[in-house]
Amino acid sequence: MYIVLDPKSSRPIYEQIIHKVKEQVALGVALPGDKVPSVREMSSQLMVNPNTVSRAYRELEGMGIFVTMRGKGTFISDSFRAANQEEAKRRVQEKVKETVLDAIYGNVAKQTYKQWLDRYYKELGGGESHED
Amino acid sequence: MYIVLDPKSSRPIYEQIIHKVKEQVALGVALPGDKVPSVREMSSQLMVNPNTVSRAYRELEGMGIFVTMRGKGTFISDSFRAANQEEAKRRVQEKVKETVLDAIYGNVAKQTYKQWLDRYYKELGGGESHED
Amino acid sequence: MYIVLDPKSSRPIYEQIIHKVKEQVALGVALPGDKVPSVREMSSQLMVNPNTVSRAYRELEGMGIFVTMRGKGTFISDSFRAANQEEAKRRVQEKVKETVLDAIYGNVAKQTYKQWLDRYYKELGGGESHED
Amino acid sequence: MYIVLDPKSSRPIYEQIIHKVKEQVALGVALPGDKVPSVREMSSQLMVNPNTVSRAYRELEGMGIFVTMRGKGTFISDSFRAANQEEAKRRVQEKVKETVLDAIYGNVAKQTYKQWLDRYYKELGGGESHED
DNA sequence: GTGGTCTAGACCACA
DNA sequence: GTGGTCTAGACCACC
Repeated sequence: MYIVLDPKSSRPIYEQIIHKVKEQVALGVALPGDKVPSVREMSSQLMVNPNTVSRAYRELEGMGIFVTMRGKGTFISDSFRAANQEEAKRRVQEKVKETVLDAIYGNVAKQTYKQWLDRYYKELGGGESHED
Repeated sequence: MYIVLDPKSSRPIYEQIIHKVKEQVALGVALPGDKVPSVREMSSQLMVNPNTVSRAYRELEGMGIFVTMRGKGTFISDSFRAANQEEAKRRVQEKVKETVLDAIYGNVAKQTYKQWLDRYYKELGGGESHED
Repeated sequence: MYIVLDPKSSRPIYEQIIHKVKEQVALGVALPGDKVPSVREMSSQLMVNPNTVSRAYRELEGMGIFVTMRGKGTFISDSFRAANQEEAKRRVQEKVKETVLDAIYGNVAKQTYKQWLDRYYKELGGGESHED
Repeated sequence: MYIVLDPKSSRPIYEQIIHKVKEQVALGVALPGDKVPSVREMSSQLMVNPNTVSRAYRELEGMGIFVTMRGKGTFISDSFRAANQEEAKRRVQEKVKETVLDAIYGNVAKQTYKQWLDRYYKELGGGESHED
């Protein structure tokens, strides 16, 4: 798995890692069961402290995206945990509201927004999303 | 202008203020030309450090949403700055992508997302947004 | 809030802190809304690295037991998050099974176990537990 | 003796083995005097490093559950060691306290807990436990 | 003052 | 080899 960070971003490195990993998994670049680079590998690849990578991995495990097997390594989970979904949905909704606000100030028409939406859902979603 | 903050949010207070102000303006609650409470007023209203309000106002002025007239006070601008619009658009697009990613992990269907979109555009935007 | 660690325990320090805090809250020694010692205070009190305390606090926040307000401090949450309860219950059940196994090997009679149970529920529960 | 491990568990494999063996013995599936698979057999059966099995066996012997006879093999002991029983009891009590704490946070009522208790004592212990 | 992030480097448990 | 834990010390954002 190859990841590129944006050193200029004010966003914490561990969050960038989390985000990029989620992206790779959503895109299907990284598949369930795949081995993930070890903390050390990733940290030297990204020129970042192992602790930083470790934290990102720990949180990804907490999200049910990673599974780690002590002494063996870390892997992409083969089943996302469904827990906390309500909470997650609420947060998404908040974020959508926020984004719309920004879109209005950025003079982005609803139509344009919807085009982006279609594009990204297609790119990232792979049709797997099926609501309860 | 009345604003309510969420003291528990991890989001910085000054950002919350910015967000709420933008919301009020988008909703049409605060109209162009309207006088905005002074930093002191606002800070005592919100029980918040004046520095915090001051910073929010400064950034809002930078965005072209506030205009300050020395000795008179701060007002809602009657024309948003068009500058940096490309940049703003790009950021919005990034944010949309991010939100879609979260939506996928939160099991939010595209259709649901679009419903929210329609709702919020209606609530917040009116029909004023017309792209260049 | 006073906490005592067991330096001999093999259990990670951050877990010990989490456990002790949960205990204090359950006992009603620490009440919702109470300010918690700052990371620095706690770390010097316990003679432990601030990062270690920080991690414990972060996880406690994740569990919905702590609420932190940037620049102000950390506080006992006034409402525990109900999310993930099913998952939590399942883990408790596993743990009960395990404990019973240990009890059998430790020659602890069921009756004795139940006495302990009554005692600890009384000590720790405060009668607040009411199942859905 | 057939054992199934959970490779995803964060629990060390050697502990899982210990736990499963104790369970089998408590359930009466493995009886005193029974021969236990050799370290090699077990390790190939579980697809696990022999060192890992070896460690589990060593600890089980330390607990007085296994007895090894040089050149003959390893067997289920016909008498559990009574030594350190006070110590064992104390640890069980600690664990019960801990479990109650988790139960409270997981919103598990005392009644529910007792039901589980009855079930597991019945499943695992039979009526063999008779306190000193 | 507060908590959040990151680095550098160490030691340990596990496989 | 892997990940987990901890320390020491630094800088930053927020209030």
